[in-house]
Amino acid sequence: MRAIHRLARAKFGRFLQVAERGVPRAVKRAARLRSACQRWGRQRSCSPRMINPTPRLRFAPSPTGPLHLGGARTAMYNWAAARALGGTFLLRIEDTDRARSTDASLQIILTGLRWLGMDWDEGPEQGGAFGPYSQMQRLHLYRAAADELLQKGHAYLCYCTPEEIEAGRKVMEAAKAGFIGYNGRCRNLTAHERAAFEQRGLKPNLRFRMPAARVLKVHDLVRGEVEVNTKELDDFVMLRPDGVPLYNFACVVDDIGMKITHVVRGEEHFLNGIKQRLLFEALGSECPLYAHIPLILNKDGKKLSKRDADTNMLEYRDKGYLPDAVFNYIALLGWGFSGERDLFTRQEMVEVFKLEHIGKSGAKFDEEKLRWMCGEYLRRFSAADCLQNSKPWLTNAVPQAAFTTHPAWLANIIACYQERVAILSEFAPKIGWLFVDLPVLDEAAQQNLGKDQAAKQWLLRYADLLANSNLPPSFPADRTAADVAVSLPTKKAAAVASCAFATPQQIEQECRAFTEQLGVKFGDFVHPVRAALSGTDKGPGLFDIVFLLGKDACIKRLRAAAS
RNA sequence: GUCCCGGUCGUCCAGUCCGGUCUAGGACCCCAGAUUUUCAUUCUGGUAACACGGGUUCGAAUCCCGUCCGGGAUACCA
Repeated sequence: MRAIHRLARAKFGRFLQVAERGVPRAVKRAARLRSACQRWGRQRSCSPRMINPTPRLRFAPSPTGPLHLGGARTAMYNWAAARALGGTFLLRIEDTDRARSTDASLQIILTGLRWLGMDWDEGPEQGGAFGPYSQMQRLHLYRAAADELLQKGHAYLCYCTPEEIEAGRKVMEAAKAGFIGYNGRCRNLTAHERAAFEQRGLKPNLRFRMPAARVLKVHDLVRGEVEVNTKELDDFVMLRPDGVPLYNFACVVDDIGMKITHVVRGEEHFLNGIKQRLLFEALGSECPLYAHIPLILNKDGKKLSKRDADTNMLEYRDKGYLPDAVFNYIALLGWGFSGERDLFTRQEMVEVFKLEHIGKSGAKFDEEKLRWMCGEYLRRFSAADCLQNSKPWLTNAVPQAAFTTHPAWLANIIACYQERVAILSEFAPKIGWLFVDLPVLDEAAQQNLGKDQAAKQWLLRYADLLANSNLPPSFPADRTAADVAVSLPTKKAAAVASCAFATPQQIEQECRAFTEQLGVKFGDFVHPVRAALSGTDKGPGLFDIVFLLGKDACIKRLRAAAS
């Protein structure tokens, strides 16, 4: 008692000290950061021992549709955990739903995973020591396990028809039973009864014999300790009459066969995890560590479904999102690199990733933040890389030949827009004005052109000035010397490049001198000129525009706009 | 219906396990300012949250209970 008192006083005293000092905010923040760092290496709670010395994780998609956001994230967490633990990451195709599985879906899933930058050590197509990796090629394994369970009494044959099962369920519902499931009619069939069913030509399912009212205390890497009573579970079907297994059974047989140590999957599988634990036990194997991660929600807070737009990963690719950004963004849906940082590489993620740090609550997908993130990554590209990456989206805006004849010029154009777009497909509509004969003036441009009565005169005078200047030639003439010498966009502090042609800085100097001579305010002059040259009021600095457009095009546009 | 899980700015992520350094932090969005020839970038600043109610405690975002709300599961889908 006395000790408790002393402890309380000590703690209270510490509080007073702190309060008196009036700790400044910066100090508090530093302390917070420090403690966050210290906590980093620590696990949220003790995890049970691992069952296998080599971590082996799998992503097990069913090829019944495209790779969607949730699946991609599940794959990613499995991948990251495997890499973080120095283990193996493998792919297993759960294609036992023969009505819906297609090879096309499988290809889309594999393409999506590769696009996001995930690699796997074993899987379909490339094989591995634990194959085959498609469940339909493993039927003999399920058969063998089924026989074992049947023999041990953990499973039984069920001759109920779907109609009978449905009827049984209706009865339970009517009786307002708390739990609704299979009623266990075939649980204890005699050999005689079975023979009678067989004689009627009925083909049996194999069902698991669920232990009655047993309380399981399980540990989930994400959820922690959870208790589940088996009376919430029914005798689920393991094997169809034709020998094709159902999810839970196939999953367990394969997780055993493939020596899986950690299972990361959506929380819709939590109860399946319980069934699977029982199955592991019945088969005399230890079960892997489970991590059931919360779902990704749509804007309405519901489970992301196929009906929600753009759940297909490849649509993001096709829209011009960068894989690094999508990877980075998805990782953040349920997991944080740290409280202070949003941007990280795959490698950085692997260095700190822990399954125990995955959050428990569902996350809504926010396309705006993804867009922002994509812009962050896009701005980090060199102009040449950016050009290379955006090429597929440029084909309608840029003449094909230009890619080989004017790479430096195109790179300069792209560079001018790199900080003005976020996704690759956004370049094309913005750079079109450079490739037309004369630009179409939008509303803002027309306004800027008409604002001052004298503007058209300025344009003509400026055209004359440019005619006598040393501007680079206009596309399609060769202007490599200019574009190689000058890297756009022009930054204020940048040194003036040495170039055989006028650089944007020189063009600006001449222009400022010109407006002074003209007696026009620089700002007033710039807007109509920009409108005449580019057809819009937005875009790169005016002198980058003049430089990119080149001599003839500038003159032509200025005179056209003046008439 | 029954079972499980969750609830911190509009959104995502920290902080919760182990109560005081939280006057609750970072990011997106939004707003304002700075820079500037426009837009954008960049920089500075701002708005904005511990679902609610009890309890425990000197002290609760943090521990306990209840309520409400949300999500998931309850297939011869995975």
